[in-house]
Amino acid sequence: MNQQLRMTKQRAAVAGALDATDEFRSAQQLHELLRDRGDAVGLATVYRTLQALAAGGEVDVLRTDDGEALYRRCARTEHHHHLVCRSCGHAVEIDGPTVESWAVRVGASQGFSDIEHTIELWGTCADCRAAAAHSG
Amino acid sequence: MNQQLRMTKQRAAVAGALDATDEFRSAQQLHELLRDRGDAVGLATVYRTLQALAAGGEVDVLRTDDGEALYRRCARTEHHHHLVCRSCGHAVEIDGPTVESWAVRVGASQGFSDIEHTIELWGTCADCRAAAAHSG
DNA sequence: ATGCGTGCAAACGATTTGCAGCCGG
DNA sequence: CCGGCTGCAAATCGTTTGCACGCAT
Repeated sequence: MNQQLRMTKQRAAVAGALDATDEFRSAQQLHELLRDRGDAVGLATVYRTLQALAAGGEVDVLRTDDGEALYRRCARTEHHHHLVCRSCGHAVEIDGPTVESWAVRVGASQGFSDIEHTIELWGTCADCRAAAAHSG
Repeated sequence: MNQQLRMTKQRAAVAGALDATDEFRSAQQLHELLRDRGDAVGLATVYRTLQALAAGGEVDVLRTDDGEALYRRCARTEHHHHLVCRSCGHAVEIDGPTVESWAVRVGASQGFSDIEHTIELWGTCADCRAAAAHSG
């Protein structure tokens, strides 16, 4: 009752680009990626498609420190968090049952309800660390 | 060696507005607040001041889901997180030693280094819950 | 055929920046 | 007096939206 989306080649292209990597990418990056690849898609369409996918829980979204949105197709749909490489976007899905309960507990103890949490880990992945070592 | 900031009345106004509340506020909100209060300050100056304060660790910054930056003067300078009311911005400073170590551990186990984490809890504070109950 | 989907360009909202004048030290 | 600070408006930047046309169903 929701998947009334038409399968157009641009949607397929965006989905394909997302499926092809496990790294978080911005709408603009995906747009360029598709252009370079030959599957040019309008930037607006990329945004609209990502928006739809995100709404349907098909992709995960997170914000950079400077407010840019990054998207990634995740293996699982259930609640989880990410460990993201701040230089290449490479991400690993993680979950922390301990943290989950901690969040709820802390919230309740302060009289808050409807607790939700934003938990993302940022770091430098092994590959980028190695690359940095070589160049620097 | 860093506090080379001149004490102007606009800086005092912004700092004052921040000191007056324990709620996270956007630059625009602070700007309006000051205008209404009579201490009109240019929006650009508000941004510049907040930027300076944030850089100096004087205020904490966090981003809304839609990318807007919120500022708040916190009691402590050390690393900590927040439990923020999503409707009024009221915030409580929290820390979770367990979470801290968990973050580092998870990061390391995946080969990542320089681990940093973003952890914010969102909820509805008691006051807003009561207010909502009355109106709804 | 029908209307959802697309591209393009204009519109937007948050934040930044260039510049001429102001004022704190 | 002097250089940092301010205000204003123009400029950025990421993202959204209006509109006329195209294509999937």
